Amino acid sequence: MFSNSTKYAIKAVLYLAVHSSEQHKIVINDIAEPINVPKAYLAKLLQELSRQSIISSTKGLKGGFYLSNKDRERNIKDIIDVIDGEDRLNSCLLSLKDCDSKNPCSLHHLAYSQKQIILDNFKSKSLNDLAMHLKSGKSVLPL
Amino acid sequence: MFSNSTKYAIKAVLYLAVHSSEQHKIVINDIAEPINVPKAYLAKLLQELSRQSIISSTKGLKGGFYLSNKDRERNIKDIIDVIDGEDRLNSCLLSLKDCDSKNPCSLHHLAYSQKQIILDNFKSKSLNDLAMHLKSGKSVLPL
DNA sequence: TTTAAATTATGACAAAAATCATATTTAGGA
DNA sequence: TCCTAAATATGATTTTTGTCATAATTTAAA
Repeated sequence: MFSNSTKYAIKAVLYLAVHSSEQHKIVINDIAEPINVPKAYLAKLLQELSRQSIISSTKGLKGGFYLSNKDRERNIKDIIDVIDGEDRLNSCLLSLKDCDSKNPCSLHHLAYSQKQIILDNFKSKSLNDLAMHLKSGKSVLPL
Repeated sequence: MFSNSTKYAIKAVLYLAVHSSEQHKIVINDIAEPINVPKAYLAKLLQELSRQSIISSTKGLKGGFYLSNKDRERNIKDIIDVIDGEDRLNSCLLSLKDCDSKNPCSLHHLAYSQKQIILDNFKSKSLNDLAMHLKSGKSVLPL
């Protein structure tokens, strides 16, 4: 479904959503280790997310990555779009150029409407919502 | 969602489901061209499907690939499992080792039940069903 | 039994995704 | 102002996926 890169990115951003703040920035090492992702590679991904203003960062002493209050209003789909690109989730299962309900491929009616629901769900919860859910113990973020 | 390999394989098998029979085997060239997939690569994929007895083939003069009546009772998930492996579809969205409804990751409740429905749909329709649907013009198999 | 037409097996090659390494830039604190 | 700790930029390397080429094997028909 997602590339490894996107999985890594989502885990890292959720980690930041729970543990970071403007006042408490987190260094790449301290993100990579708990979520079990190669540090140098994660650094690249977070740099890209930062450039696309999905997350925030500051260089230098006392610097690190964090989510601003604005960042916390983003959702999972924003992360996916930046790392995997919008096409990956939006395209037809068989990558047919013009597959739609008027002209459906053989798999269209087996998956389309469920896929739309999933997409809507990805858009409907903010990172803040997900962080609160995690903090309340209703979901987990381990290996 | 799927690898290119799986997309190619599904398109090819659907093509065989519509156009081939025990009496009418189809040569690799005549499958690859209409579905627009690199011929040599498709050959490898079909060989694998043949080895796993998802499709049938005979060598030599008058040979080619085809679906037996038995083959036609297979479903889309059988193809996916052979080419992409079962894990790709079954694993947690974030690839967490033990994510389930008791111990859900942050995305679990956003996608799990819809994903199950899609999986069930992939299993519930036989290749024959899909071929009939295609033949009736209710779905299409172009580029 | 020979020949031609097909799959099958094998491996080389290319492109993309993932990983690792390092030099540069930036910001805070002494 | 200078030093140190951090992100950033860049690119090299490795692994995986996708692609191409070809020799070996098998089968049907002449």
